[in-house]
Amino acid sequence: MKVFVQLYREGLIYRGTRLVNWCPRCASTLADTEVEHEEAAGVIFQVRYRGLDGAQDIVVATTRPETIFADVAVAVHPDDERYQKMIGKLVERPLSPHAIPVIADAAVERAFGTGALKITPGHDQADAEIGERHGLAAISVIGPDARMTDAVEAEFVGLDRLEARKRAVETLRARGALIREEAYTVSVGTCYRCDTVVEPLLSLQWFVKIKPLAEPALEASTSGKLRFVPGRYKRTYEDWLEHIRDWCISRQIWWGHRLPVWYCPDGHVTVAEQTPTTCSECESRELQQDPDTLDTWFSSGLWPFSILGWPQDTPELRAWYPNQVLVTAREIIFNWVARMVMFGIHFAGGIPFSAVHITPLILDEEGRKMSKSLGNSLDPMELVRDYGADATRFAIVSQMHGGQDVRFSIARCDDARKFCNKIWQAVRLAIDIAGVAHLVVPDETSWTLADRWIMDALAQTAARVTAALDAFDFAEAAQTLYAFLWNQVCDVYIEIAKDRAPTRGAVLTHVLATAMQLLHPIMPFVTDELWGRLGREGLIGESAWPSASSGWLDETARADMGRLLGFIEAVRALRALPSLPYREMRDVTVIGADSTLATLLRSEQGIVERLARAQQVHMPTGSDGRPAHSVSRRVGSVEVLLPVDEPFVEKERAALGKEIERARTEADAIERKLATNFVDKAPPAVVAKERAKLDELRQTLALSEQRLTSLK
RNA sequence: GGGCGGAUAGCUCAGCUGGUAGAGCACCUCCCUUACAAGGAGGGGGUCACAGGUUCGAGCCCUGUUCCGCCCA
Repeated sequence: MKVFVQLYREGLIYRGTRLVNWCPRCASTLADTEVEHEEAAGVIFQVRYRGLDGAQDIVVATTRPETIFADVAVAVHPDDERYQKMIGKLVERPLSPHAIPVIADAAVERAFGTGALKITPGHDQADAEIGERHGLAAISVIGPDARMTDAVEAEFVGLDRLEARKRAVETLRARGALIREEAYTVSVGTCYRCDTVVEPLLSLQWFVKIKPLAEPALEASTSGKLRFVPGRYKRTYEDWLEHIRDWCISRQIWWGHRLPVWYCPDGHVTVAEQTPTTCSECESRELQQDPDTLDTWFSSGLWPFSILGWPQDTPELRAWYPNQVLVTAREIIFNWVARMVMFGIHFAGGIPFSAVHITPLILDEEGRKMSKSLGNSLDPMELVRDYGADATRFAIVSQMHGGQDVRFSIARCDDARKFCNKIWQAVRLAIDIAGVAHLVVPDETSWTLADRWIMDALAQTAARVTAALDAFDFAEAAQTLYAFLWNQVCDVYIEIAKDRAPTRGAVLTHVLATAMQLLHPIMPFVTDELWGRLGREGLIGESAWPSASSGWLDETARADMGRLLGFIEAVRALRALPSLPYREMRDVTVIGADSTLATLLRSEQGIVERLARAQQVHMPTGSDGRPAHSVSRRVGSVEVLLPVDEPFVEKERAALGKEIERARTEADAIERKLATNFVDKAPPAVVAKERAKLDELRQTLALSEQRLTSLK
């Protein structure tokens, strides 16, 4: 009420007769944003308007012949050669016959229909604008009930608009004015509430003079004070504010705030916060309040500060206004976001938030928008029942990349549920390994390579997840955590930690507890439960966000562990050839190991045994140490061999042949490339890289070929 | 009609300022291994919608075309 009164006193709210969107069923006005446009099959009619005083006839195209009664002119494009001579002449309106002028206006689309447009300011927004430019009066022939008023020929009075259209066509045909009719797809505006076709109606309503409010709201965005995520919505917002029209705020519906406006019998207007007893102009005591209510978006626009106690200067208002991020849907940018910004600047002294995050749409499995009419909406409660709230959240969040729409998938919910189980089991084992809960990470000096490696990975993960969340890339955050927990913590570190070395329990619980903190925004429930089970006090949501401290970054550990894992992968692949059972330990041979790898393989024997299932690693110095029958794999310049029974050597030959072929194709491609002017034009670093690649390929080829012949 | 987004493995999607394509699921082979078979190991699979252009080099940049979707009039 205070806002209404203030805006009225500032001259930003006024009452006027304008063309508004009218829903005949609701018997109420609608804001431009409340009208939904849809395509519908219609007919376009070509109608002849007879020339008067010797002027030519003119043919116009229209989809709404029942509005011909309200035509006040025919408009053509000023540069249209076909109609040059007609401009300024008079033609006869074929229904409720009357002389109307032919005018020239640049808004007329020359290529549309016949290039001549009938101007009906009383029933069409675009026409109203043209009419205003030419000083033409508006005539209204369709009433609030969507029936023809008595301003038309007698036989039409009282007819419904659709009935009137049929009769108008018949009449035009009888009068020889109907030239042609053809099928046409029309765009009709419908009421967002009841789907009734909206009728533009001339009526006396209350409006907000929007320009003075829109300009600062526009500036907030162009200056960068208000940021949109994804950034493309910045233009959507700005375009709308640039072309905004005055906002009709009175509604003829019974719910909502009534306008704080009273009228006296003489028609004077009193606007006041408190119910007045006398007219502000004539002191009359016979006041009647305006029966209309305010558009709900009017109050919604006040939400960011009205909920904090505004207009009082409350502690809440000081603490929480302005806020940081508004999360909302894209179709609400105009209805709500823009209005919150406008009112925020005008009344609360600044923009209500600095970033607007536009959420993606959740589409159904076929990629269709969920809608009531299609009946393809999902019931979140059902999903939560079947998969759990955390899994449902994770399934959706892990697809939220850069504001791209998300296609919902049951399969993903299932995966997410498995992920929940995975971390649950991991924590179970961690507690078992740790024995009693360890809250403190042990002294770094006692850490083994594996400990340093997982702490390094944790530090990297924390940094990546934090950065992803800051950038609103929720899928990146989710997938980073998924990969870290599954591939690094579970597949590698936990396997190693089964050795129950002294540091393991504390390191593992710390790693998991920190991962739970990082995961908490996406999966609030499991993480909180596991946080407690890991011996952490209080609510996880109240714990401090893990700082992406680089203190635990350890590039040496990363590199060393990387080499070990490369070796392990090679051994596992070799074991897969003869399908060795997991249990069975084997000896392997490594040829060409540099001192770093050699040292690692010796010092980290536990890891090698556990993950590669390799008991002994032979590292012969000469080439004599090759086992007779074996399969091999190359990791960089290192060759890993596993002795096998004769039959598997055949598989090895096939694999080698394939590898040689692949290496040859690639080497050839690089050679061809190096023969072109690539070497002159490309940056030297890129050329050097290609040369190095070629060298390595040649080396591989030589060794592989040598090996293949040795197997024959 | 205007604006915007999308088209990459069987499916759902990543791919930063150009340097020969990745993940999850699905699929194939093997493994009951004392956290988890809701699991583990290994593997196959792509003319990056189409047509031009720029460039030594294009999934990425430019132009056009086709299809799908959203917003606005």
